[in-house]
Amino acid sequence: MNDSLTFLEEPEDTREEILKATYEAFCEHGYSGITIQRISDKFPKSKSLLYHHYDGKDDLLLEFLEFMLDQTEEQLPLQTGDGADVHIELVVDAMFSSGSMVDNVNFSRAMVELRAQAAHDEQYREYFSRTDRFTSKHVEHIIRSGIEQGVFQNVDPSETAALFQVMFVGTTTQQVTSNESIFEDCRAEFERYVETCLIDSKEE
Amino acid sequence: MNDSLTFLEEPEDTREEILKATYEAFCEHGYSGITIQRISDKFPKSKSLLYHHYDGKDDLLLEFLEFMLDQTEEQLPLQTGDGADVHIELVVDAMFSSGSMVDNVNFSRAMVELRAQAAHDEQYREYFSRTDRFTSKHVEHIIRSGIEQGVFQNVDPSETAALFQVMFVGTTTQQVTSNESIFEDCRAEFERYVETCLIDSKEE
DNA sequence: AAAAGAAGATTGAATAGTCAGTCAACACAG
DNA sequence: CTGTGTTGACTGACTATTCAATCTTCTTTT
Repeated sequence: MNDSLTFLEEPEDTREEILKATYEAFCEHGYSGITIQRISDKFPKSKSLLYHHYDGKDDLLLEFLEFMLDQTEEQLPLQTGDGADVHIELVVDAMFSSGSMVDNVNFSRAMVELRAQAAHDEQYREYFSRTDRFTSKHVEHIIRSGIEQGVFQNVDPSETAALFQVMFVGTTTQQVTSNESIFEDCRAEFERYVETCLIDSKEE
Repeated sequence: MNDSLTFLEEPEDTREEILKATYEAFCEHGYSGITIQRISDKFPKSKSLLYHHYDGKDDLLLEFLEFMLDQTEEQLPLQTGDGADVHIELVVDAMFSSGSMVDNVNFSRAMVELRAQAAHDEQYREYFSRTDRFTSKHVEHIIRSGIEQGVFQNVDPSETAALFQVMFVGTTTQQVTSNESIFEDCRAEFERYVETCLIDSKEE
């Protein structure tokens, strides 16, 4: 199992080293098993040093969350030279490629556990709200483009983006919290939805 | 805020009293804030009594999970006298009525937090797998009926059920972990999907 | 029907362990 | 010699769990 986030292969300063260690501890123990001790086990320097670079556990975890959400946003497929229909297919790919967005399932696990905290932590909820809005708007924009380009039907971009957003969360969560591999079936049906309800099969 | 599960309004024995207290502690503190102390704060008898009725914290939480999953399964809309198209609409209702399935959002919060544990706990994952399979098969059966009745298109029941399952997880999670109220938009689009991709608009 | 007893329910106090966070001291670069 | 990064030992609060002792309820014996 590869616990390393490619982006953190070579952390540049101590703060990044600490974030990397936090990620590794997350992968191994999960949110409920995270302790300062275990984070410091994953990084070569001393435990007390964490308190020199961060105000405390809460501060560190919040910065870690911020970092993870940044990664999430960066993994969204950027505009290609091609049309919106190609672009949206990339998004669907990202949604179903090994969980969601990132090549290893560890990232998804961490995100699911972090997101669950948002149920009782207002600050976490605000962070996730921000990223959710970002991805929604991103998809919304693709759809708007597609309609203008004439490759999509005249759907409500906001509503369609909302469905995409929920599917993102749903697939990620489902994949790491259940052994049933509904995944391929779900993908097939979602592709059918995109073909039928979104793509404009023009017969000029 | 109403922390009580209707089913536990009047717990019959001490074990149920403890489960009720666990639910209340869950609502107030969330999974990561659950302690034996806080559970016992929510119930009138002594803390040590917990250990008389359960082997320990893990045992208690596992039984609590089992109880919550039972509730989840019981909230699935049963077959009505009407056709599958009416039946599936009830399922969609359940999916979008105040989170999912149960009338208060507390239940959803608890479920989301419990489910997140499944990312690192094999036993939790097995429990959720079982319930996920149950709901999937339930939806699959409705769809199969609908096809036979001629009210649904000739879709793949397994694939469609898979999408429903992921939507269930997605809506529940999204609602309690984000302030963005994507909810109504998502519902509108999902209804559109059902109308377009599932219902057979017969024009005999 | 009264005394004795068994079984389970309940309690308060005690124990052992873990956790986040602190602090005084050390290293060493400028 | 001053400031920044670093360390290991320490602490106090909190945690799960145990245990001996009591209380309650029902059963059995006389």
